[in-house]
Amino acid sequence: MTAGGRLPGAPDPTERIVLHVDMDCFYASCERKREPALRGEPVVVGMGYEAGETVGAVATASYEARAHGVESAQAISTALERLPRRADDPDGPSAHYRPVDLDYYEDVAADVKTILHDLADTVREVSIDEAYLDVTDRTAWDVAAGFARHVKQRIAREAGVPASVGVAPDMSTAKIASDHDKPDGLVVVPPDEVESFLAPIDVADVHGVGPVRARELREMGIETAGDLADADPYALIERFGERGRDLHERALGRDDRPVEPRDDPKSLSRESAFDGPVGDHERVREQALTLADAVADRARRKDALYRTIGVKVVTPPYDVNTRARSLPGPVDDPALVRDVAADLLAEFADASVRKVGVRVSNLSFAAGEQARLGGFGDEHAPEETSATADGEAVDATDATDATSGDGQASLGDF
DNA sequence: TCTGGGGTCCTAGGACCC
DNA sequence: TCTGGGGTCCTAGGACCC
Repeated sequence: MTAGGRLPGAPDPTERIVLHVDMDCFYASCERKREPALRGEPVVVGMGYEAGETVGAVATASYEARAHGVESAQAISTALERLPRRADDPDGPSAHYRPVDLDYYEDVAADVKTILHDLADTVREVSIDEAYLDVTDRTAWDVAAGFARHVKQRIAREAGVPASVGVAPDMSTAKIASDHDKPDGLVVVPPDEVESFLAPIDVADVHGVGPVRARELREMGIETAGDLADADPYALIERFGERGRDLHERALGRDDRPVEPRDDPKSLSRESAFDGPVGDHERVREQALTLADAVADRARRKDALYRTIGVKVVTPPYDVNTRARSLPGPVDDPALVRDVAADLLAEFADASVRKVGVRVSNLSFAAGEQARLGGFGDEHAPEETSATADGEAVDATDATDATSGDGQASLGDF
């Protein structure tokens, strides 16, 4: 769609240079920055893990540890079977285990992001260890490799951690490029090489293709991005909806999404898993109330008002149930988060629960209106609140009443 | 990979409105 | 009493991402 009618050699005004930066095993790299003796050694960073214990899951493993079968999201106990602690087995293959220290990683990430914002006009931060840069106005295709090398070197020198970089005319291809030669990768895919670069890529490596769609695509005889590009778009849309169209476009290297900074968050949540299924509803409820407090606190620190409160209940084998209730207007009301969460949870009083979560959504960040909207009214003037709510819209006081109807003491808070 | 935590977007059905 | 078409909002679930 971009080539028609252009003079040979004339720059295409719609052609962009997108750079994707992906930090290599970021948490493990941060641990190595802090503790240089870990360099070159297998490193496993565990969440929910504490020194000397066997609980928790692998957050990040260094490439040396991955070579021994240690993977992200694996139970620490499994990782320990494949790669014992260095202290436990000084002779055989072993690894250094460290608990997640997110505060430290965020400090390092902030240094990286400062460099990225210095190198590009537009940066989209995807996660703590990943970002897209639109560098169209900062470089050109014939020198893009040098620019990318400069990005990597600045990050290594000034933030002290390694990164892989991909450069391409669109976000999707840049992402695949950064992943193509990890770790410490640098892959540039200029416009005239996009098609040949993507053709042999495994379809599962296309952004937006997870285990489910990968299986379905293979059933359709689509194994590579090239197959996906050649597929009938209508067949893809029929099977996958609008996502099918996106996948087809991405496989063709036609990903029009502009590199834009992230918006405000759309939801905030906290969840936690139990060691095993829990049948004691009171225990589940207590956990949910703790999570409700944490979520409400997070929303308040971010100056976020919420209009919907929800819970998530995971029951064996792995059934995810969600329930949510919307309020007539945005609030900042921790007690209400607790009450609504407990009320929504009551439906699962007889269930065995593996994991429970609390979420607030429908967020607004009109910080100036917070005092007015959240500070008065709903607790002390229920009729008024109901009256302003549209039609049958659920209102906040109903939620509280329902909870009290179950015999809980929460109404007393009001 | 029998499954950790925090997110996003899409879809589908129902209620409700004009 | 049965019935059009279009739109919005809400809830629940699913797939995916890091």
